[in-house]
Amino acid sequence: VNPKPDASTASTDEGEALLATALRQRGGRVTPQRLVIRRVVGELGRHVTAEEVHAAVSERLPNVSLPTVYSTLELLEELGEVRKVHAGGDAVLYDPRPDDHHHLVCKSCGRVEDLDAAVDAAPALRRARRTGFSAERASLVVTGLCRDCARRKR
Amino acid sequence: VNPKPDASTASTDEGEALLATALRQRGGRVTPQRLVIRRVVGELGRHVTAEEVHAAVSERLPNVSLPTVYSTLELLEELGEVRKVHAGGDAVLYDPRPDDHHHLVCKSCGRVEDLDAAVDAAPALRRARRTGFSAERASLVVTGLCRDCARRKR
DNA sequence: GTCGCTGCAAAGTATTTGCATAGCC
DNA sequence: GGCTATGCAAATACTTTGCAGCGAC
Repeated sequence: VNPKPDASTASTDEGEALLATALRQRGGRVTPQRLVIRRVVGELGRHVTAEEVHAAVSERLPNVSLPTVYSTLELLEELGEVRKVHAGGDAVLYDPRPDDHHHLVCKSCGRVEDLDAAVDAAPALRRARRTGFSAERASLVVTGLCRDCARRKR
Repeated sequence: VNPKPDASTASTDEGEALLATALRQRGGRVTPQRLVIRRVVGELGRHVTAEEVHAAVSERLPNVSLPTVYSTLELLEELGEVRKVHAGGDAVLYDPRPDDHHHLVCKSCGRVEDLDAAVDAAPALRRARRTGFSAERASLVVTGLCRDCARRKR
């Protein structure tokens, strides 16, 4: 279990083939838009807005509409290739890392950063399951001030 | 540290006096709207939308506008009396429990429930601080299917 | 050849903003 | 009495929806 998969891995033809297979299994179509969107999200790195994805995709494949970007991102999330992250309240971001990891959210500027740290969520998950909740993932959200905002406030 | 404060405590005159003091310290005004909104949030119990707060407040104090509800909730969050919770993507909810606790979010119906479980976030917080992030709070978000949705999907 | 995905445009909705007024301090 | 918060209304912006045509299978 690699905590920090290489971005290049996530956007290779290999990953593309996996997506194609997954789509076909669902009875879905393998379209250029979907392939490009997936690849772009992986290459952009981290925490992109739908708008950013749209801009980046448009450079490679013109005439891709924003609604298509939204629906494809939603699809990728269902397939587990992307995670939706709800930031401080303003933006909804998409995170290309499908592995479980945590987030730092700045309550001042809304920035979201990754936090690689081990957190033992097992007791919480057990407890959740005992209440009848089918827990799948657990991620920690740490709120506070990012380095820049902390300096500015002082 | 009481993990589950009595709701009545949170909405007594005592709490009201604390809010009044905090407001005055900030150079703010103690208005009936603010007092009623705070009280209503405490009494409603859990995870209310701004709209719900507005409806409940309106029963006691007519002509309270939705913008006032929003700004007051924001204010209460800054004062630490309420916590903003970002649910599955659709709704923004306000949680009257200011103590640190965790949430179960159903990715199907968007319901949010409290999860009382101890999670050791200390390593994550240490790590965050080492990167220059001024961490204040950490809360775990567990995603999955709530009891009802899990049953329905089967 | 069929059926799903895309693109375009338009709608829907939650939240924010501006300004005059009322009311707390 | 000064200054802040409120109320009202309108605006903003993000996201979703409907429908016709194209294209994957």
